[in-house]
Amino acid sequence: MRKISESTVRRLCGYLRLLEEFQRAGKTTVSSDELALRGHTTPAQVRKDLSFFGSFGKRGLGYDVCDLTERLRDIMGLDKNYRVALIGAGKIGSALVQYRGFSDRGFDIVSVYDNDETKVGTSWGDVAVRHVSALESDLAVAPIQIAIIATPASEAQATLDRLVQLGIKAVLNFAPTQLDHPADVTVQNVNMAVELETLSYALRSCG
Amino acid sequence: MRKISESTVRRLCGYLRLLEEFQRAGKTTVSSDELALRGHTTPAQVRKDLSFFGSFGKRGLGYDVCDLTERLRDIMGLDKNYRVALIGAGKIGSALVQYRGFSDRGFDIVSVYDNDETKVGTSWGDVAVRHVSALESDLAVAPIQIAIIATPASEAQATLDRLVQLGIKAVLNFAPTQLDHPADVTVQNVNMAVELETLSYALRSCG
DNA sequence: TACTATTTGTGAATCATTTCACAAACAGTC
DNA sequence: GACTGTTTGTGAAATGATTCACAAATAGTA
Ligand SMILES: NC(=O)c1ccc[n+]([C@@H]2O[C@H](COP(=O)([O-])OP(=O)(O)OC[C@H]3O[C@@H](n4cnc5c(N)ncnc54)[C@H](O)[C@@H]3O)[C@@H](O)[C@H]2O)c1
Ligand SMILES: NC(=O)c1ccc[n+]([C@@H]2O[C@H](COP(=O)([O-])OP(=O)(O)OC[C@H]3O[C@@H](n4cnc5c(N)ncnc54)[C@H](O)[C@@H]3O)[C@@H](O)[C@H]2O)c1
Repeated sequence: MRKISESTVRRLCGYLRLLEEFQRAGKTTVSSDELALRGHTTPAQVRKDLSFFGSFGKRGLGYDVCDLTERLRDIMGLDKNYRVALIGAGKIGSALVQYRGFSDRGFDIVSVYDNDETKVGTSWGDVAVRHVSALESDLAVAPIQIAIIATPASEAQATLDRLVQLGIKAVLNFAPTQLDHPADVTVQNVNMAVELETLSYALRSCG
Repeated sequence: MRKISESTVRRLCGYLRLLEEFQRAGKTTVSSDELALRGHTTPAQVRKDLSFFGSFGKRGLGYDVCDLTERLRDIMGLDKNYRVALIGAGKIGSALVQYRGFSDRGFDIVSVYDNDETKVGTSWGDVAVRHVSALESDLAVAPIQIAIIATPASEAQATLDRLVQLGIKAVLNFAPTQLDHPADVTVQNVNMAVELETLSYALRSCG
């Protein structure tokens, strides 16, 4: 299939969120116009984004909310649950494991790793922190699909290398550093410093 | 000045980070090739990005590390410090206030607000949590330039509206929802759910 | 000074994404 | 069933971003 741009994929997430909202509100159909308005984009963009995957609407009517929700979930691979491991039981890791929003969407943090002996064994929500040296043997028994790197930046590359070695293909990285990795591994960065600096750039003109 | 694309601005942040690394490593000059290699881009892209703002290099030699660092800081508006307010003293807010990475870069979280009476008055690092109703009067006395929204999604739009009313022009939003705002206000979203869903999409093919 | 080896800065060319515009499809109504 | 008012799906056009390719600039060397 044709390569889909990252911006399209990100917009699809947005449509899905809106559809869930519409569903909760009891709406049964929705038009590209409505999705565009609420999603900060244009009707043509909405239709083009969807058209890469098929034609899900009815001309003159719009899209069936439930049907399109299902289709999008399917397209995005959100019809299944993912087992996620968190590496780095620090401040940000703590917020992440306690957050219900991820498991609500099918991303279950099933294990937490750290290299600090004083943290190993302590209970974090449902799971006990394990020593990062157990990573290899643990994953052999109970595989995961996604890893979250929440270690200090200095440890991030080595951590990623280990994860790659273990065959992990999807990583969410919180360390503020650009990591090297093979092309078949997807690394998504959450870089809050960049977001703040983008704000700084935007404020230039405001005095 | 010509409109600079967001991707260019984000890459500039990356160059800046690399330059600081090079500086720590004692390097005095750097070429677009080196920046490209470490920054996961191309030499032509690096030069084009910089060329929007001027010509900072020396042909045959490359860029002076210190000079280019300074220029980029200036371009990005990072030569000054920013006063930042955090709205929502929850799990993610806790990680953010404790994080030194922001103040290191000139973003100082100078106040924390919540609407939960049991949290108001408790000490969070240097600052005491204040009731969100004090926002207006506080900012009249000690203005801030950037606000971080870390409230539940249901409260995010109303919170943003208040901030806009107060004249805030730059907001970092952690709530997983698309917020409406005037064109002269910049809102950067940190949406981890979208990043995870992008990973899910990438994993489609991997079985 | 002349020659070499680099590396920048930038128009032009290519590639990607967004927007436009309209025929085709459909529900509702008379 | 014909007519009306919508709204989709999609090529074509426009816009935007990246890559190419090369002249111009510079340091070093002899
Ligand atoms: N806290 C924030 O708000 C915030 C914001 C933006 C970015 N970040 C980034 O997120 C990362 C984590 O930040 P934090 O504030 O949670 O830091 P932290 O110091 O609180 O936590 C890091 C944890 O990683 C553990 N660790 C160190 N090396 C390890 C290794 N090799 N394997 C496994 N665990 C290891 C440490 O023991 C510690 O528990 C950092 O890269 C930081 O720059 C944090
Ligand atoms: N925790 C995470 O890892 C995480 C990850 C991704 C996104 N988020 C998002 O970040 C936001 C905060 O998440 P959290 O986990 O910290 O939640 P939380 O419930 O721990 O914290 C939210 C805080 O906001 C306060 N609050 C509620 N209404 C308020 C208002 N009107 N004004 C000021 N404060 C108000 C609450 O009292 C609470 O202290 C949410 O929108 C969440 O979806 C969190």
